[in-house]
Amino acid sequence: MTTATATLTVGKIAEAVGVTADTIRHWEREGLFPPAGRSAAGYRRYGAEAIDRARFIRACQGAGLRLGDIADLLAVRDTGVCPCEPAEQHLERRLGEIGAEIARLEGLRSQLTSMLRAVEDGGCGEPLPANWCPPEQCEEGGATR
Amino acid sequence: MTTATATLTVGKIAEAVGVTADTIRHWEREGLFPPAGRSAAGYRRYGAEAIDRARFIRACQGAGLRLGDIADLLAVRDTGVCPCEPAEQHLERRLGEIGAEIARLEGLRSQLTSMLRAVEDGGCGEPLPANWCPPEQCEEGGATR
DNA sequence: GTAGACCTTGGAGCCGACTCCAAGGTCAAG
DNA sequence: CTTGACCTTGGAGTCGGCTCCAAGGTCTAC
Repeated sequence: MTTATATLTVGKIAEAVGVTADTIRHWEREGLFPPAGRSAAGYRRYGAEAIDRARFIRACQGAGLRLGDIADLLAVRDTGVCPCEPAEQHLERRLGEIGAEIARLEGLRSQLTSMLRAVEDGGCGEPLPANWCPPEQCEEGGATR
Repeated sequence: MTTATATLTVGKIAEAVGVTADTIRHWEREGLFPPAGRSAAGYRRYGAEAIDRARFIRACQGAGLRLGDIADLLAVRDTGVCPCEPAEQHLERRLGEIGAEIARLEGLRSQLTSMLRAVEDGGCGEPLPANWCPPEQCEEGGATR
């Protein structure tokens, strides 16, 4: 049952979820896929459940989780239990990170916006905190544009 | 004039702007600092203008510019001209990138928020697009928590 | 004169998630 | 039987900005 129809190659799995075969092998190296069964010639062989697994990984990535986080979830999932609870924690952490990053970027954006306005209006007197211009030249003139 | 009082070591420059000496050397390798003058013993020697330069770099970094961008601006600045105009372009590009990133993160955030709500409310039926749960187990039960 | 803080170099390592490579083996279609 | 698409491996490269290392030389304060 478990080793039923293992007929798919890496390439097929990869194609099914829209990544490259290299990526699947990378996931295997990183522990997101258990070592695959092999054909007589040494080819990796997968059953259809591997596609589910790969899709799960993609879905988690879409949610902004890192491979390490996803490996955690897969470890739980592999016990046959829903990984809701650890997932919840990862998602909450991610939400926090995302919020912080958005705040940082918004601060940066408003700073850049005002710098740009200053440059457009008046030339190079103010824009960057200090030393926008070379020490000698900038005092005297003003706008270069 | 140009080679006037070159008495500062890397460490002093670094300290003055709050980075490590390694960082200053890194900037030199990357072309943000011209090859420094050397003492008899081979130590890098800088004049006070190097502190302005390092501050300029830090200010640009604070604005979210990459070292490569900053090198562009410094090249202009080194001709004795204010780098306002290229800076304007870099800042505009950065603003665009930042806007796009904020939009992306906000989309992700709302997605995660609704996923989290779903997990908290109902268990693991819906949250991730597919395959949240292992194929066999999840159909039957419902919430793990 | 000696301890300890500084300086020098080239090169490797770090984070993350791939991506690409060469050199070879395998497989299916015609 | 040949062509061409696939597969195998380990290892290196990518991006950005450091950061750390060892093994040595130098400078400064006591």
